[in-house]
Amino acid sequence: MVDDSAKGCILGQFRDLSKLHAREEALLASLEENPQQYAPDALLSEAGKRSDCFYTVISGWACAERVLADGSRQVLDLFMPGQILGLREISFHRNLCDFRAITEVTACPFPRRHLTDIFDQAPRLADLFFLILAREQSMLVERVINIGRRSAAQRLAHFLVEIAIRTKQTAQSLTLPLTQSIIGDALSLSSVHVSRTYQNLRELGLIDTDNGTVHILDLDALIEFGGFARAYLETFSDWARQAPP
Amino acid sequence: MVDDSAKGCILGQFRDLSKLHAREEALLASLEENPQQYAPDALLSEAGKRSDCFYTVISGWACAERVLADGSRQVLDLFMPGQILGLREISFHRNLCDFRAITEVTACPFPRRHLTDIFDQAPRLADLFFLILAREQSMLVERVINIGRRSAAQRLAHFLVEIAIRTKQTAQSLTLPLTQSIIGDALSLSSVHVSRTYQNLRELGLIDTDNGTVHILDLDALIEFGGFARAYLETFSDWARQAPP
DNA sequence: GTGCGTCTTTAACCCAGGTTAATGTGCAGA
DNA sequence: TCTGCACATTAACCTGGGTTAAAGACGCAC
Repeated sequence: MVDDSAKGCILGQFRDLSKLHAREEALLASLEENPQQYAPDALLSEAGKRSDCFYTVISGWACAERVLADGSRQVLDLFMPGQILGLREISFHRNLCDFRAITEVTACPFPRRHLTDIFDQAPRLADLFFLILAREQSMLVERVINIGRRSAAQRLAHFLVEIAIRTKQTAQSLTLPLTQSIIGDALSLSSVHVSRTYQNLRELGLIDTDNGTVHILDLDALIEFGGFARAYLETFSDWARQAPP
Repeated sequence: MVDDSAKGCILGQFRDLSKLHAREEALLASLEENPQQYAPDALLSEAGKRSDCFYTVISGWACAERVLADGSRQVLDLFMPGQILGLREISFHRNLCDFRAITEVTACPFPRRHLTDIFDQAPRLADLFFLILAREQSMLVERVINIGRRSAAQRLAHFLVEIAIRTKQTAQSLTLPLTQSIIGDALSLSSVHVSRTYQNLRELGLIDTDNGTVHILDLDALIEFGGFARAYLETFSDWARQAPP
């Protein structure tokens, strides 16, 4: 399904935020020294467990999820290569949700303490971690709005736009290694209704699908239809302290 | 409605996280030098506006909200005295949502740059800001789950527990300055259905209401019923660097 | 007091999306 | 090639919560 050659390291997103010193780059690279393999569906870390690690995703897709008492599941985030997984859990001793591999995943666990060291040795990276956490929070806000206020068709449209942008596959064809059941759990829809809704978007001429690949026929129309906040795309902050020359 | 004498400064939540030096306390206090008054319903800051400020809430309640193209509204967060409002917007040039006073509010705007100064002068406070942002993110996660996966009655129960805990009114009676319409916008329910749902919780013997005050008859049952994550209450992290002696 | 505006409650009706179940489709393994 | 399994699609039926509207209830201003 997904292009398994798609790999990433976290340097990418940090470089997007600010120019980095060699020393800063080395510190970040040190977070990715311990790659582990996870099979599809395997848990990286479990709700309730005393977890002391973050993970950087090298390849494959993972998600954060919560399974409720009645067995229903909410997918909370998707993680793709180059992202850091589990940052928000830092404010608790125990994990509040599961982290699960969706595809075959390579990820590097690193202990929380390691982050403290980085804050110590490169205070400017603390700014960038802060920005990353803030941006994740904004993504969650969009998710609340999507689930809370939009119709199934709008939700799916919004979701596809988000994925397209995050994977930078802004071209027409989107390869996503997600079953309709996972998409449903992410959008708070039943998998049956995801299928109906795909049908719906096809009829509207917004997308076309063939077997795991979604062709976005008109990105602008999809953005418009899904109510995707364009501001979200345009305006990243330059708040962090600048690197001294 | 709400006890107007309820005031707070942000020191409280920082002290909960870690012991502070006098110097650190002074830095934090410097964020609250410029109190402003906002009438109920007034905007502190508007979506799309180029905003360069955070706010600390001294008294009254405020919220973050997003109004969609069709006029529907999603309330994203509630802010109470002692909280910092607008932190997550730091990763964007422009605000992605409105910040609005619910009651009469006193709040202190301070410029983003001021936060950089603090990170510079007291790196350990950066840890604490990071923890606060992470905890806010966890609150949003609970919100996604609440809206996405729970029935109206469970949502309202969960909401009431959250408010009770956040305002530390864990005693039976909860005074909340929120109309059912605001509660509806926060829980993605219509105001009519909030009314029906209150009725429902009353019939279940979980709460009683009189005119703006909610009496929690059985907090444990309400926690259970609403699926409130107890882990959320119990386990705050000690991740931040410790103050040197 | 009276009148008015805002909030809440109740009732009647409706529909988006859930549920269940049957059918199709495609791929992996023998 | 055939078989089994996981996923997607389609259809029939049901329900939780939305919508609209009318009727209380409670201030507050005069």
